Amino acid sequence: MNNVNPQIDVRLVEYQANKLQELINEMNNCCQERIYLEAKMFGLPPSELKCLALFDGHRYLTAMTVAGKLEVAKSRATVIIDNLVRKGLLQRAPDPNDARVKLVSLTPKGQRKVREIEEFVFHLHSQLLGQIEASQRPNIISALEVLRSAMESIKAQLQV
Amino acid sequence: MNNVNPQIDVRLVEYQANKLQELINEMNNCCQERIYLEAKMFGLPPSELKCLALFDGHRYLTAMTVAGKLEVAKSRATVIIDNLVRKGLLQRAPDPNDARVKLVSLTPKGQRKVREIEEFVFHLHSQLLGQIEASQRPNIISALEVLRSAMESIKAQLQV
DNA sequence: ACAATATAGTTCACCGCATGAACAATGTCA
DNA sequence: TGACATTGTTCATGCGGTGAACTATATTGT
Repeated sequence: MNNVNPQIDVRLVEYQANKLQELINEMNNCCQERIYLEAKMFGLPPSELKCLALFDGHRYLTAMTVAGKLEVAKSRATVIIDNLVRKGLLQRAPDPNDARVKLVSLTPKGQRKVREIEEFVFHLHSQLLGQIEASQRPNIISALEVLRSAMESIKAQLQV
Repeated sequence: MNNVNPQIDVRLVEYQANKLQELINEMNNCCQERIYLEAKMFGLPPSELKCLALFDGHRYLTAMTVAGKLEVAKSRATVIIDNLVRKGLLQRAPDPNDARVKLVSLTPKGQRKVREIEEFVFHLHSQLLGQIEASQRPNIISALEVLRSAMESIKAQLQV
């Protein structure tokens, strides 16, 4: 009669699973909203913003690399790059080592834009931190790290 | 000379903001992947899955309500409902109180599908919890709650 | 009571995002 | 050297989504 009541355990896990789902969904919704806010602020659709961000730390990228990192078809990468070239943010140059390849890079205007976007995003996350007690921040971050790891584990299992 | 070094503070916030951004992005990516996995598993696009979920706890919904909750145009709601009606998961009936209105509800097949989807999602989140030490779970959940609240605050400020 | 206005749902034309196939130019391999 | 692979582009197509126009119906104001 000294057994811990397993019914309470099941109920607790049930509550926690539902709570977790709710919280993850809500945070995901916030992220989606942020993405659209950025698109509006910078006058660029999400795909183009995402593309620009790829050049951070890279002098050149190829269309193939862009397609791979954005997880889109080659032809889609062409369209996105075309649009950004038209807007003066990216430029194309031939690759001296392989005549099939085009090297894509940020224009000076594109570099300024990327910096602007990064500063906005950084500022946003700083503000987010500002809403949290300084003493709590390490805990929040490590909690997210645990959750991120847990997600990666489940993801790996689901792909068997 | 006993001042706390403010440079360390700035560096810390910078590190934490960047870390936070990275973690949130990664979790968001995981969520997007989960959405596509579900679409594949249940053979329904995300919009239709999301529409089905709206009926949880509701005997009827109108197309207007569906459009509002999904945050899409009326015409888009019509298309989504049409597709689900065609698949035998939703049905339409006239509203006895207002001849303009169609009452949309789950078919028995739709109910089973919704239950199936909910069970899968619940199972997924339970597994996620299973990757976390039981003693840590309340902490993870409250950390997410703090973060969720912080996000809502920033969101409210950005909409002024 | 009736005309003006609002509402619900549908239809339709259109746009943006994304795919895959086909292609030409170029590179690699047998 | 020919067969095969790769890169980037073009093009046709499909899906998700919008807004306008429309019909039927409800509501409001005179």
